[in-house]
Amino acid sequence: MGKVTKAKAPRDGPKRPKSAFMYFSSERRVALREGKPNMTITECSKIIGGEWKVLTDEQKQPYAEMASKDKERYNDEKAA
DNA sequence: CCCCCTTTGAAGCAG
DNA sequence: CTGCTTCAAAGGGGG
Repeated sequence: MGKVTKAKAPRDGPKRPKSAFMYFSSERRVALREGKPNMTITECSKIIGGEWKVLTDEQKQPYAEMASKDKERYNDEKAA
């Protein structure tokens, strides 16, 4: 289950838009590091995922807006 | 210096 | 539209 043979596309060009979770992850990741400096990213992702589940739409709202802004940013990069 | 591990969301291709 | 696949962040750990 889960992991399948990823063929993996070549990493190049304008990076795809980050989702709301990516912004949330960055903030929580830093916050978790403050409390647990020995916490690895893989563990942080599990913790963050659990915290994301308890967020209300209102709390996700600012992250959703940032994701929308990145979508516009990406749309411009692609068009350029 | 690149890949893996991990999370969710979304891009984007395939049908 | 539906469904599957790949990348985005990111940092230790592995190679």
